[in-house]
Amino acid sequence: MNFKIKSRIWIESEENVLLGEGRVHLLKAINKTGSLSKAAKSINLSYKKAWKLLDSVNKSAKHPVTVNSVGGKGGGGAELTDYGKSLVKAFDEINKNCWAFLDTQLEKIENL
Amino acid sequence: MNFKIKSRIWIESEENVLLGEGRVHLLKAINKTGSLSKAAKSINLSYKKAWKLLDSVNKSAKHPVTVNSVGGKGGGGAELTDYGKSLVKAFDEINKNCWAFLDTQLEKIENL
DNA sequence: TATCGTTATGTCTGAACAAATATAACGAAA
DNA sequence: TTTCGTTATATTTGTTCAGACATAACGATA
Repeated sequence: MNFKIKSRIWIESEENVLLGEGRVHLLKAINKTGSLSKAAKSINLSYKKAWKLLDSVNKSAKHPVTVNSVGGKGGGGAELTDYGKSLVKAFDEINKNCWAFLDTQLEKIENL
Repeated sequence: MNFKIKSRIWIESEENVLLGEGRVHLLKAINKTGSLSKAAKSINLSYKKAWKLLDSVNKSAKHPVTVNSVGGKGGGGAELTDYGKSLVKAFDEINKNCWAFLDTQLEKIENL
Protein backbone atom coordinates (compact mmCIF):
# COMPACT_ATOMS: atom_id res chain seq x y z
CA MET A 1 0.00 0.00 0.00
CA ASN A 2 2.82 2.39 0.91
CA PHE A 3 0.89 5.11 2.64
CA LYS A 4 2.59 7.99 4.38
CA ILE A 5 1.08 9.99 7.19
CA LYS A 6 2.12 13.61 7.47
CA SER A 7 1.43 16.35 9.94
CA ARG A 8 1.89 19.99 10.71
CA ILE A 9 1.65 21.26 14.22
CA TRP A 10 1.60 24.79 15.54
CA ILE A 11 1.19 26.59 18.81
CA GLU A 12 -1.27 29.40 19.37
CA SER A 13 -1.64 31.89 22.16
CA GLU A 14 -4.93 33.79 22.18
CA GLU A 15 -5.80 33.43 18.49
CA ASN A 16 -2.30 34.37 17.34
CA VAL A 17 0.10 31.82 15.99
CA LEU A 18 3.19 31.68 18.14
CA LEU A 19 5.18 28.92 16.51
CA GLY A 20 4.88 26.75 13.44
CA GLU A 21 7.33 24.88 11.28
CA GLY A 22 8.14 27.91 9.13
CA ARG A 23 8.74 30.14 12.13
CA VAL A 24 10.97 27.59 13.81
CA HIS A 25 12.90 27.17 10.59
CA LEU A 26 13.46 30.92 10.48
CA LEU A 27 14.51 31.10 14.13
CA LYS A 28 17.07 28.38 13.55
CA ALA A 29 18.48 30.28 10.59
CA ILE A 30 18.72 33.46 12.66
CA ASN A 31 20.60 31.54 15.31
CA LYS A 32 22.99 30.28 12.69
CA THR A 33 23.60 33.52 10.79
CA GLY A 34 23.22 36.24 13.43
CA SER A 35 21.03 38.45 11.27
CA LEU A 36 17.49 38.47 9.96
CA SER A 37 18.42 39.41 6.42
CA LYS A 38 21.05 36.67 6.13
CA ALA A 39 18.67 34.17 7.68
CA ALA A 40 15.96 35.06 5.18
CA LYS A 41 18.36 34.67 2.27
CA SER A 42 19.63 31.35 3.56
CA ILE A 43 16.18 29.78 3.61
CA ASN A 44 14.87 31.46 0.46
CA LEU A 45 12.48 33.87 2.11
CA SER A 46 12.00 37.49 1.14
CA TYR A 47 13.26 39.80 3.85
CA LYS A 48 9.82 41.27 4.23
CA LYS A 49 8.10 37.97 4.81
CA ALA A 50 10.77 36.95 7.28
CA TRP A 51 10.43 40.23 9.13
CA LYS A 52 6.66 39.85 9.35
CA LEU A 53 7.00 36.32 10.72
CA LEU A 54 9.55 37.31 13.32
CA ASP A 55 7.52 40.35 14.32
CA SER A 56 4.47 38.16 14.80
CA VAL A 57 6.43 35.66 16.88
CA ASN A 58 7.79 38.34 19.16
CA LYS A 59 4.36 39.93 19.51
CA SER A 60 2.60 36.76 20.57
CA ALA A 61 5.30 35.45 22.88
CA LYS A 62 5.33 36.40 26.54
CA HIS A 63 9.06 37.06 26.54
CA PRO A 64 11.16 38.31 23.62
CA VAL A 65 12.33 35.53 21.34
CA THR A 66 15.03 37.55 19.59
CA VAL A 67 16.99 40.70 20.31
CA ASN A 68 17.30 42.89 17.24
CA SER A 69 19.77 45.74 16.96
CA VAL A 70 19.76 48.47 14.32
CA GLY A 71 22.88 50.27 13.15
CA GLY A 72 26.34 50.00 14.58
CA LYS A 73 29.03 47.48 13.81
CA GLY A 74 28.04 45.45 10.79
CA GLY A 75 24.78 47.37 10.51
CA GLY A 76 23.08 45.50 13.29
CA GLY A 77 21.79 42.00 13.66
CA ALA A 78 19.39 39.66 15.39
CA GLU A 79 19.95 36.80 17.79
CA LEU A 80 17.86 34.39 19.78
CA THR A 81 17.30 34.91 23.48
CA ASP A 82 17.62 31.95 25.82
CA TYR A 83 13.83 31.80 25.86
CA GLY A 84 13.82 31.68 22.07
CA LYS A 85 16.34 28.86 22.04
CA SER A 86 14.32 26.75 24.45
CA LEU A 87 11.13 27.38 22.47
CA VAL A 88 12.81 26.07 19.33
CA LYS A 89 14.13 23.05 21.17
CA ALA A 90 10.78 22.22 22.76
CA PHE A 91 8.94 22.60 19.46
CA ASP A 92 11.38 20.30 17.69
CA GLU A 93 10.98 17.66 20.36
CA ILE A 94 7.22 17.76 20.24
CA ASN A 95 7.27 17.60 16.47
CA LYS A 96 9.57 14.60 16.38
CA ASN A 97 7.51 12.83 19.01
CA CYS A 98 4.40 13.51 17.00
CA TRP A 99 5.90 11.96 13.87
CA ALA A 100 6.95 8.89 15.79
CA PHE A 101 3.53 8.59 17.32
CA LEU A 102 1.77 8.91 13.98
CA ASP A 103 3.95 6.22 12.46
CA THR A 104 2.62 3.81 15.05
CA GLN A 105 -0.91 4.69 13.95
CA LEU A 106 -0.44 4.18 10.25
CA GLU A 107 -1.18 0.49 10.31
CA LYS A 108 -4.80 1.32 11.00
CA ILE A 109 -5.03 2.58 7.44
CA GLU A 110 -2.72 0.07 5.84
CA ASN A 111 -4.62 -2.90 7.19
CA LEU A 112 -7.87 -1.93 5.51
CA MET B 1 0.24 31.26 29.55
CA ASN B 2 -2.72 29.48 27.95
CA PHE B 3 -1.08 28.00 24.91
CA LYS B 4 -2.92 25.74 22.53
CA ILE B 5 -1.29 23.19 20.32
CA LYS B 6 -3.01 22.45 17.02
CA SER B 7 -2.39 20.00 14.25
CA ARG B 8 -3.42 18.89 10.83
CA ILE B 9 -2.70 15.42 9.61
CA TRP B 10 -3.10 13.90 6.18
CA ILE B 11 -2.35 10.68 4.41
CA GLU B 12 -0.50 10.47 1.13
CA SER B 13 -0.04 7.68 -1.33
CA GLU B 14 2.71 8.26 -3.88
CA GLU B 15 2.78 12.06 -3.79
CA ASN B 16 -1.00 12.34 -3.98
CA VAL B 17 -3.07 13.31 -0.99
CA LEU B 18 -5.49 10.54 -0.11
CA LEU B 19 -7.17 11.86 2.99
CA GLY B 20 -7.13 15.05 4.99
CA GLU B 21 -9.54 16.79 7.30
CA GLY B 22 -11.44 18.50 4.48
CA ARG B 23 -11.80 15.30 2.50
CA VAL B 24 -13.00 13.35 5.51
CA HIS B 25 -15.47 16.10 6.28
CA LEU B 26 -16.81 15.82 2.75
CA LEU B 27 -17.04 12.03 2.86
CA LYS B 28 -19.04 12.23 6.06
CA ALA B 29 -21.45 14.69 4.47
CA ILE B 30 -21.87 12.40 1.46
CA ASN B 31 -22.66 9.54 3.78
CA LYS B 32 -25.30 11.65 5.49
CA THR B 33 -26.96 13.15 2.42
CA GLY B 34 -26.57 10.48 -0.26
CA SER B 35 -25.41 12.94 -2.93
CA LEU B 36 -22.33 14.98 -3.72
CA SER B 37 -24.21 18.17 -4.50
CA LYS B 38 -26.22 18.05 -1.30
CA ALA B 39 -23.11 17.21 0.68
CA ALA B 40 -21.28 20.18 -0.81
CA LYS B 41 -24.13 22.51 0.02
CA SER B 42 -24.36 21.20 3.57
CA ILE B 43 -20.75 22.01 4.36
CA ASN B 44 -20.57 25.27 2.37
CA LEU B 45 -18.41 23.99 -0.46
CA SER B 46 -18.90 24.79 -4.12
CA TYR B 47 -19.97 21.74 -6.07
CA LYS B 48 -16.91 22.00 -8.25
CA LYS B 49 -14.47 22.04 -5.37
CA ALA B 50 -16.26 19.12 -3.75
CA TRP B 51 -16.18 17.19 -6.98
CA LYS B 52 -12.46 17.81 -7.43
CA LEU B 53 -11.75 16.64 -3.90
CA LEU B 54 -13.80 13.49 -4.28
CA ASP B 55 -12.26 12.76 -7.66
CA SER B 56 -8.80 13.08 -6.17
CA VAL B 57 -9.69 10.81 -3.28
CA ASN B 58 -11.01 8.11 -5.56
CA LYS B 59 -8.01 8.41 -7.87
CA SER B 60 -5.42 7.96 -5.13
CA ALA B 61 -7.22 5.20 -3.23
CA LYS B 62 -6.60 1.57 -4.08
CA HIS B 63 -10.30 0.73 -3.93
CA PRO B 64 -13.22 3.03 -4.73
CA VAL B 65 -14.28 5.18 -1.80
CA THR B 66 -17.65 6.17 -3.22
CA VAL B 67 -20.01 4.83 -5.85
CA ASN B 68 -21.46 7.62 -7.97
CA SER B 69 -24.47 7.19 -10.21
CA VAL B 70 -25.62 9.58 -12.94
CA GLY B 71 -29.22 9.98 -14.08
CA GLY B 72 -32.16 7.89 -13.06
CA LYS B 73 -34.44 8.25 -10.08
CA GLY B 74 -33.66 11.48 -8.28
CA GLY B 75 -30.98 12.32 -10.84
CA GLY B 76 -28.39 10.07 -9.34
CA GLY B 77 -26.33 10.18 -6.18
CA ALA B 78 -23.19 9.17 -4.38
CA GLU B 79 -22.58 6.90 -1.46
CA LEU B 80 -19.65 5.58 0.49
CA THR B 81 -18.38 2.08 -0.06
CA ASP B 82 -17.53 -0.08 2.92
CA TYR B 83 -13.90 0.72 2.25
CA GLY B 84 -14.72 4.41 2.29
CA LYS B 85 -16.50 4.08 5.59
CA SER B 86 -13.62 2.35 7.25
CA LEU B 87 -11.15 4.91 5.92
CA VAL B 88 -13.17 7.69 7.49
CA LYS B 89 -13.37 5.81 10.76
CA ALA B 90 -9.65 5.06 10.86
CA PHE B 91 -8.73 8.64 10.03
CA ASP B 92 -10.95 10.00 12.77
CA GLU B 93 -9.41 7.66 15.30
CA ILE B 94 -5.87 8.61 14.37
CA ASN B 95 -6.73 12.27 14.46
CA LYS B 96 -8.30 12.06 17.90
CA ASN B 97 -5.37 10.06 19.21
CA CYS B 98 -3.01 12.66 17.81
CA TRP B 99 -4.80 15.48 19.59
CA ALA B 100 -4.72 13.59 22.85
CA PHE B 101 -1.04 12.87 22.41
CA LEU B 102 -0.20 16.49 21.65
CA ASP B 103 -2.05 17.67 24.73
CA THR B 104 0.32 15.59 26.83
CA GLN B 105 3.24 17.36 25.17
CA LEU B 106 2.07 20.90 25.69
CA GLU B 107 3.59 21.26 29.13
CA LYS B 108 7.01 21.31 27.51
CA ILE B 109 6.16 24.74 26.18
CA GLU B 110 4.15 26.00 29.09
CA ASN B 111 6.89 25.28 31.60
CA LEU B 112 9.39 27.53 29.87
C1' DT C 1 -40.34 11.47 -25.46
C1' DA C 2 -40.24 15.30 -21.99
C1' DT C 3 -38.91 16.22 -17.33
C1' DC C 4 -35.90 16.33 -13.45
C1' DG C 5 -31.93 16.55 -10.30
C1' DT C 6 -27.87 14.76 -10.42
C1' DT C 7 -22.77 13.93 -11.98
C1' DA C 8 -19.16 15.78 -14.77
C1' DT C 9 -16.43 19.47 -16.91
C1' DG C 10 -14.72 23.98 -19.04
C1' DT C 11 -14.10 28.95 -18.77
C1' DC C 12 -13.78 33.35 -16.84
C1' DT C 13 -13.23 36.81 -13.16
C1' DG C 14 -11.91 38.78 -8.85
C1' DA C 15 -9.73 38.65 -4.52
C1' DA C 16 -6.33 37.23 -1.52
C1' DC C 17 -1.69 36.46 -1.05
C1' DA C 18 3.33 36.68 -2.43
C1' DA C 19 7.11 39.06 -4.42
C1' DA C 20 9.55 43.03 -5.99
C1' DT C 21 10.87 47.71 -5.35
C1' DA C 22 11.86 51.79 -2.79
C1' DT C 23 13.32 54.27 1.14
C1' DA C 24 13.96 55.89 5.95
C1' DA C 25 16.40 55.29 10.35
C1' DC C 26 20.06 53.71 12.89
C1' DG C 27 24.75 53.74 15.19
C1' DA C 28 29.59 51.94 15.35
C1' DA C 29 33.81 52.70 13.13
C1' DA C 30 37.01 54.68 9.94
C1' DT D 1 31.03 63.35 9.13
C1' DT D 2 30.87 59.76 5.72
C1' DT D 3 30.29 54.97 4.98
C1' DC D 4 28.15 50.60 5.63
C1' DG D 5 24.92 46.73 6.30
C1' DT D 6 21.35 46.13 8.88
C1' DT D 7 16.35 46.69 10.78
C1' DA D 8 11.92 48.55 9.71
C1' DT D 9 8.10 49.89 6.71
C1' DA D 10 5.13 51.50 2.67
C1' DT D 11 3.78 50.94 -2.03
C1' DT D 12 3.30 48.73 -6.14
C1' DT D 13 3.21 44.82 -9.15
C1' DG D 14 2.39 39.74 -10.16
C1' DT D 15 0.62 35.28 -9.52
C1' DT D 16 -2.03 31.94 -7.89
C1' DC D 17 -6.28 30.08 -6.42
C1' DA D 18 -11.11 30.01 -5.12
C1' DG D 19 -15.67 31.17 -6.65
C1' DA D 20 -19.17 32.12 -10.04
C1' DC D 21 -21.23 30.89 -14.20
C1' DA D 22 -22.39 27.93 -18.01
C1' DT D 23 -23.48 23.59 -20.04
C1' DA D 24 -23.35 18.69 -21.51
C1' DA D 25 -24.57 13.92 -20.38
C1' DC D 26 -27.21 10.71 -18.05
C1' DG D 27 -31.19 7.49 -17.13
C1' DA D 28 -35.43 6.38 -14.34
C1' DT D 29 -40.04 7.75 -14.34
C1' DA D 30 -44.32 9.59 -15.81
